[in-house]
Amino acid sequence: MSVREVFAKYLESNRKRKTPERFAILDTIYTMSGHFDIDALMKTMREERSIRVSRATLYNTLQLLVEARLIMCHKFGVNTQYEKSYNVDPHYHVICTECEEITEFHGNIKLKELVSLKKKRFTVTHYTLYIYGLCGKCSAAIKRRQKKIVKKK
Amino acid sequence: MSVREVFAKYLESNRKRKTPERFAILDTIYTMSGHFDIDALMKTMREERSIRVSRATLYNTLQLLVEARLIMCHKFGVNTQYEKSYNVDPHYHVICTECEEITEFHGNIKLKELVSLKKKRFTVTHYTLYIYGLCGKCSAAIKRRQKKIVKKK
DNA sequence: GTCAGTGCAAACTTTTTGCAACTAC
DNA sequence: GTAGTTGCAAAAAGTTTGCACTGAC
Repeated sequence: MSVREVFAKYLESNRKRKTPERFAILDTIYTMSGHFDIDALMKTMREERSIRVSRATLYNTLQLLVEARLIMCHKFGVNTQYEKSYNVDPHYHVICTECEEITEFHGNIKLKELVSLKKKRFTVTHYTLYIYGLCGKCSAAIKRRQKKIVKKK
Repeated sequence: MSVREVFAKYLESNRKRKTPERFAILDTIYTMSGHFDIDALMKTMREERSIRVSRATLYNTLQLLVEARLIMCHKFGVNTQYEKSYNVDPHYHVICTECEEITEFHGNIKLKELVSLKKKRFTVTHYTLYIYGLCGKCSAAIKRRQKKIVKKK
């Protein structure tokens, strides 16, 4: 089933309208790779597809897409980021706390079994795993900086 | 080593001042259990300890505490939440997407090994695992609601 | 034809910033 | 004494809301 079909089905079963804006947003998102925020999405729609939608509609539609489980919502740093999630390999996010660079790391850790075992009353739909630390570059930079401080002393 | 000592050490090695406000905030946080946001922290400080600090100072200090790895920062819903993290059992957060209830689920999944194996240039300091789904109550409520809709049709 | 959805702007919420006063060092 | 820190208020950033208009059903 295509994303459009999944979305159409979701909208129907929730008695919501199939507006051109909603499908334009969905289509645009599925041509984008990686994470994006509202501004990036707006820009892509305007520049690459010559479509203009209001911020309010974007927020509204993004929420629907999250509920339809077609996109994921992340709050890494300042502004909310989204990414497509239908037919996408499960992956984690590795985040450097120094430069804030986010890299994806593919692999499924079979959490469903783990959690359903211990918390039976809960139905797991999805999960996010954020791994924080220092990337190679920042780690090296910090070491250099600390050496300098020691010398200064 | 006590949290105060850890914080003092962090402040010293980063050439920051040990102000009474900073330690008052730290102390308050470590008497609180579970998650809290800025407002809850401010309220607790004022009501239970009769200490008043400005929002700006709170934001500033919370950032320091995150950097010192004494607290964790979460962005579950609307506003940012924090929780103490020093000498606290590793745990995940199980979040119901319907009622937004957050429950903790203890256990360590030994991610460090997993990640360091595949991404050698990255030094893992910590991670967060959010498991989303439906809690027992909401799951049952949704089932009841769907039955009604079918009948209506 | 009706009412959900859209666009726009204003409102609201949360966080950051600028600046004078203060105080840890 | 100096420079980092605080408090306050204003500003900024991100998101939500109200309302008139539009269009999907």
